[in-house]
Amino acid sequence: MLSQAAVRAHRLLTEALSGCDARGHHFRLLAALHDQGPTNQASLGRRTALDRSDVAVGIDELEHRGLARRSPDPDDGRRKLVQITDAGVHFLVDLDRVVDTVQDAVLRPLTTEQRRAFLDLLEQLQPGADDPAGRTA
Amino acid sequence: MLSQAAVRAHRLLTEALSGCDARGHHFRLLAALHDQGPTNQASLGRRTALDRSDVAVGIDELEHRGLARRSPDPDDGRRKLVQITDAGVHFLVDLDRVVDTVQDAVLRPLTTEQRRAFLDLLEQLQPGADDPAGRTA
DNA sequence: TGAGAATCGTTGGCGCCGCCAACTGATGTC
DNA sequence: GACATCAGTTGGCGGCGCCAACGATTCTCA
Repeated sequence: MLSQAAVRAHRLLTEALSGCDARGHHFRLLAALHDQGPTNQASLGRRTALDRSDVAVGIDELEHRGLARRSPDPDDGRRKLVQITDAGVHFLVDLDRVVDTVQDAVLRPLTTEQRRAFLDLLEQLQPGADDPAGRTA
Repeated sequence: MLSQAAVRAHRLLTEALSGCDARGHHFRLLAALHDQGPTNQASLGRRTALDRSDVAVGIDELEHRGLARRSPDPDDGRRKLVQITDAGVHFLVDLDRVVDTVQDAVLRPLTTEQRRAFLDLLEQLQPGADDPAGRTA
C-alpha cells in the first residue's frame, strides 16, 4: 500500500521536523521561496500545491520568526510579494539536512540503484510530469 | 517527494471512499478482518498499524452498520473477538473495486512493467517485508 | 465609463488521520 | 493478596488538506 509507506515517511518527517520546531508547510514554503525568489502567495500556493489559506498562515508564521518577509506588490495592489530572509536561508539549510536524513532512513531497505529507480518512478507520478502547464483537472 | 505522490493518492482515495460512505480505517479494518478471521482488537491494531483507540472507534462504526460483529472472548475476559459479517464481506468487495480503480488512476502515468517495479519497491519499504497476505493498494 | 467577473489575501471552520493520556476491567506474577 | 500488565474505551491534540466567505483590488467587456 502506497499510503503505508507514505505514512511511515510522513511520521518520520514530522517527527524530525518537530525537533526543529517546524512543520511540512514551512519547509515547502521556504524551499519554494528559495528556488523561486520573491513571489506572491497565490503562485506560491500553486507551486507548493498548498491551499491559499494554508500559504497565508504558513507565511504568517515564517514572518513572525523572521524567516520570510512580506511586502506589497507595487504593480498589483491585491498581491503581496514574499521573500526569504537570510535567516530563512540559514534555517532552510538546516531543514534540508534533516529532510535528507529522513529520506535516507526511509529508503534504507533499498540499494542505491533501487533508490534511484524508485525516485524516478515517483517523479513520473507527480502531476505535471507530462503536462507542463499542470492544469489537469 | 514521496509525500506528494502519497498525498495525491490519499486524496483520490478518500474522495472515492467517501462516495461509498467509508473511510480509510474502515477499509483497512475490513480487509484485515477478512484476511485474518476473528481476532481481538489489539492484534487487529498491530496488523493494520492503527492505534488501539482508532480501532475501537472504527469497529464501533462498522458494528453499527452491521459490517462487523463483536463478541466477548470466552478465553480472556478482557478481549473482544471481532468478526466480519456477510454484509461486511459484501461491502469489502465493493471497496476493493473502488480502491483498485483509484490505484489505476494514480499509477496511470506508468507502464504495466513500471507499475510492477514500483509496487515491488514499495513493498520492500514496508517494515514487515515478508508479508504473504499481499493485499496491495 | 461603468458594471460584473475574476483574482488575491485572510479568517474561520470541517474532516481525515495518527497519536497520546487516562480510566475501567480482567489477567497474570510474585 | 498486592502489584504489574494488558484490553478496550473515551477524550483530546496536532498536522494536513480543503472549502466558504469576505473585503479589497484588478481585469474585462459591453
